[in-house]
Amino acid sequence: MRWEDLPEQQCSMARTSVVLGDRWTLVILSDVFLGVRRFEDFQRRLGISRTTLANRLKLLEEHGVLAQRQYEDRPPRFEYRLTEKGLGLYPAIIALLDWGDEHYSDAAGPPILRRHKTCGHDFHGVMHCSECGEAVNPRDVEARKRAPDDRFPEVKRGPHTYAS
Amino acid sequence: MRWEDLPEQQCSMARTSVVLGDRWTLVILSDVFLGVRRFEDFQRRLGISRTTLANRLKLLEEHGVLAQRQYEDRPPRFEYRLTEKGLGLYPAIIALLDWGDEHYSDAAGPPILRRHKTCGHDFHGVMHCSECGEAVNPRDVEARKRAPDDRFPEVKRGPHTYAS
DNA sequence: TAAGTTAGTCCAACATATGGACTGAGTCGA
DNA sequence: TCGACTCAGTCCATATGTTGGACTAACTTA
Repeated sequence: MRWEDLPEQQCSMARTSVVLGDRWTLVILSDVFLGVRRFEDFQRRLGISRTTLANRLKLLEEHGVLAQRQYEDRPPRFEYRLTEKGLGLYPAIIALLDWGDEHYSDAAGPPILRRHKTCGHDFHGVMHCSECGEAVNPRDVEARKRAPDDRFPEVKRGPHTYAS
Repeated sequence: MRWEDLPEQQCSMARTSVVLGDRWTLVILSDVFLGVRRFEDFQRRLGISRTTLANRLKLLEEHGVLAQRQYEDRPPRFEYRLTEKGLGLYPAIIALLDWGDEHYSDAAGPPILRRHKTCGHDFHGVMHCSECGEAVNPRDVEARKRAPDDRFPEVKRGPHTYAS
């Protein structure tokens, strides 16, 4: 299967990966959530090639994750801002940053700290169930297809557990 | 900057992207969380090229996200299982799947439903603060550098808000 | 004995990412 | 009004990554 055919798949992750699944997009987005909005700032901070940056920003705009907005008349200048759809990625960004903090920080700790203004503390994200409000453990989740179709051929395997 | 230099960056997302930031890895991982473990099953379900699949699985193993484990003696056969580090990606996977479900489902709804066995309901993830337990809104989060360094040049911008 | 299963590797063709130079509209200071 | 600077890109030849298809190799099953 070619990459271009992925969005036709039923799987939500396949569709999500079309937007986020490349080497730079997640890094760009985490910068956006830090408040970076301008082409030159992304380029300077990340060291990404200008061509690739332009392509990524265009893709994110086409997918409605970012929107361009004029911040200056003369000369006309535009910045990239998160849409509501883009804001919806915050839990994913937090989860990925927390994971990176946990597994790839040096001895001094994570390079960037996030403070929850509501309670005043530095925090990390904890994923909770929308229905009962409890923290979710992967072993307590059971996935099933909405309706039978032939997109997900059955898989041979034993009892379903997540890790050894 | 070349892709190979990213892990030397301080940013946790840069380091995370080295492992997850390509076209297939997130899709492979979401399959792993559905219980898929074998080379042939990944290949059949995803239609990914065998070369790329072998490369991705090797990378995930090198980074300690998956571990190979023998499930058959003769002929010797191995399957890929999540490590504890890999299990730690579950919140991110849930968040990305929920986002895909919300924005890319067809009229009939998301293709795969997840049930929280603890409470018995289909659910989506809600990101909560580890300190106060409240749900986290991106606008309530303030990021700051741990210590001053020159890796994150200052950025010109106005008051910090996340969206228009 | 022939066909099937599983987990790969190898290869040439194609697609994407790279840095560096360049464009173009405008500002700023002397 | 001149030269230097800012910002947001585009263009291009080279380098790297992805693709499908054929192939290997060890075993099992009919």
